[in-house]
Amino acid sequence: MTIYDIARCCNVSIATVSRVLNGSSKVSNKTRDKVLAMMREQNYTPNAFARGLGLNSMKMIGILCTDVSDTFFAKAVSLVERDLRTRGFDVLLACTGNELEDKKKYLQLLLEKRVDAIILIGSPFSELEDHAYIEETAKQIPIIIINGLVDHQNIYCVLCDEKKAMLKSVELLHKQGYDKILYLYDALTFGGQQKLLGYKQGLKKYKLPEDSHLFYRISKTTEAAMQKTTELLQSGITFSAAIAAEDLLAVGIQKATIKAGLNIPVIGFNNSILAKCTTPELTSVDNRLDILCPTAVNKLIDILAGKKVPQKTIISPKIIERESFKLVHK
Amino acid sequence: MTIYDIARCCNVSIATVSRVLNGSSKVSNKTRDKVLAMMREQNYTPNAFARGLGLNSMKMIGILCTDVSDTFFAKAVSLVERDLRTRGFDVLLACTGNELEDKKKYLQLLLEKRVDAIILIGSPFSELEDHAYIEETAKQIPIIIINGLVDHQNIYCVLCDEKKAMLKSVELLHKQGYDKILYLYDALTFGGQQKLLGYKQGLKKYKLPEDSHLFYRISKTTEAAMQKTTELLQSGITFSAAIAAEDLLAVGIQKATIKAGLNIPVIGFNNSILAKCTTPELTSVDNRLDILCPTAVNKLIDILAGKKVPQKTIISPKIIERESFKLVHK
DNA sequence: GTGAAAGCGCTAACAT
DNA sequence: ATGTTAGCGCTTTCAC
Repeated sequence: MTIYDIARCCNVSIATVSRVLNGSSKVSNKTRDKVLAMMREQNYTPNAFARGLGLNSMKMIGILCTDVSDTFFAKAVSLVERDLRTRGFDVLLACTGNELEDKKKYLQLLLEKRVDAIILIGSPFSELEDHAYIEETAKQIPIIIINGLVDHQNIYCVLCDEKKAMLKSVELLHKQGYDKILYLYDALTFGGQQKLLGYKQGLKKYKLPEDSHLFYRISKTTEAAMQKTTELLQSGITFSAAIAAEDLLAVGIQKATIKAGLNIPVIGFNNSILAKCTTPELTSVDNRLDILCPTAVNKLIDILAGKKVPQKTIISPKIIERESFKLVHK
Repeated sequence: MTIYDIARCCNVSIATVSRVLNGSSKVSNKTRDKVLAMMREQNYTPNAFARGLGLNSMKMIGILCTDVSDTFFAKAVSLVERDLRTRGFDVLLACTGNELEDKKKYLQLLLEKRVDAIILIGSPFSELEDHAYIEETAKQIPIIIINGLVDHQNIYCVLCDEKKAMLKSVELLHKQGYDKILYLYDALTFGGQQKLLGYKQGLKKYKLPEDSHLFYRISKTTEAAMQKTTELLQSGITFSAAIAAEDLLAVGIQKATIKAGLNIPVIGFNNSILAKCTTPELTSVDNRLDILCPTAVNKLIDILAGKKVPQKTIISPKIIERESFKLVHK
């Protein structure tokens, strides 16, 4: 069933059918109704490929993320997808994992599908070592990075000030009298570096010593965080509070300290559902996906409409205080 | 840059270029090398729309799920996406929410993009009230349902026996001497009904009374589960163990019982990351997404290859016992 | 092994 | 307001 069939059945030309399809005003109501009725009757669906071929767009946006099963990325994908859909775009999703070669390959695959733009989710896509492949892609279509930063023509970034978030976290703890703060993190992506920097700046600001026995890079699992925390406690290293670069890690720290009979405040990151599953519930930094995502989509729509938009937008984080923190101070 | 350009540069016809593109054997090595070199030199990328128009396929699979930010659905999408990609398919993702009208609309949207097939994730897509729209779609392209059941031509289901899972859960508790088992659930989708049925069958099998004060439908949040549990305890309703239709709910039950100073075993469902965030960690039913998803993709590939495959595949669940259960019996 | 040409279903410029 | 026609970039049949 094509516009030719519809046209023939209605005794009109394909141009008229096409006009009806595209809501052109240059069609008489009578004709329009006739065509519309026939389309419905014949259960006609326009061929998106043909349309895409002519317009050089299928109104699809590519989304790249390292792993949708991660709660943070999943939430971002969810928010972005919903928003894009209301704007009439479909979403082509590609999950890359952490290998650079795969990131390159999947970006290329999206490009081959002729998406209108690409949204990169998370700082794994702005590793300092190599984002040349992203810049290369940006020569062809606009790229939006959510929570990552690559300064380049046709690349637009919407991110949360994670450095500030960490500085604020240290501040929060310091003001309550905690001065030996454990910090566990998992990655040194752009965001990971910002967080670590924020932690260190926080220490410096409040004249707390930067003790290398108090910050560690571990793998991104609750188990690793538990193990590291337990190991530290057993080796006699003490701390009065803890911050983690991920809720997942914060959970592990808390589990370990509780098991050791301690009751210390733990601050997580991402304000994910995990933070509300522990007892006591975890205080956590909310990096405002609820704002980042719509902002990114808005920006994208403007870009595609040919408008000029700022290349970088920075959002302030928000610390959500929960039991893990409050209880201690009751 | 099109095959015309490449053809001209190489002094060959577009047919030859096309053959090279498609790996036809009817091209001399010399010509092939020349063309390949030119493609690389010109940084040529085939136009997927034109290709799709001719072949009536862009090698895209539509995935419909109610909500990717749900950990369970996210994991399913993640597994399916990765698997499809290795088979050379791209994934068009649509999240519908729970409204029937939206489910219909988004299914239609995927259809308009001319996907090769559609995978529905989760039992929200096999509600008994209305899956006519799915059957209608199946007239056009094959549909795979992961963890849902619609018995119809061109619809293929891969699911976990959740009824059995619940029966086994009751059994597990009963064998340890627990006979007043609270059951909280959130939805009466196909899966939700199976689980409830399994719970009741379990009770019956072990001659436990089916007490309407012990099973409730609540909304799908940890808070709701906490609140309901607390409310029950306060109103004097007692139970010696609990099962939830979702880890999210199990977490809430456990938080409430711990707060009330109780130590009762709680069994969750989905074996999600949440089950490992609580202290003690939750025993949970694993409904084998790790098996369901690859099975679904395999089946899909076979269907698209014109092979005959069984319409229904059922996988056995697995109960993962953790502290919440073991501790009590130490 | 290679080329010519028809066709895939649509949009849009141009003509009426 | 409606029709004619030329692309869009590829695949594929049929000749050679």
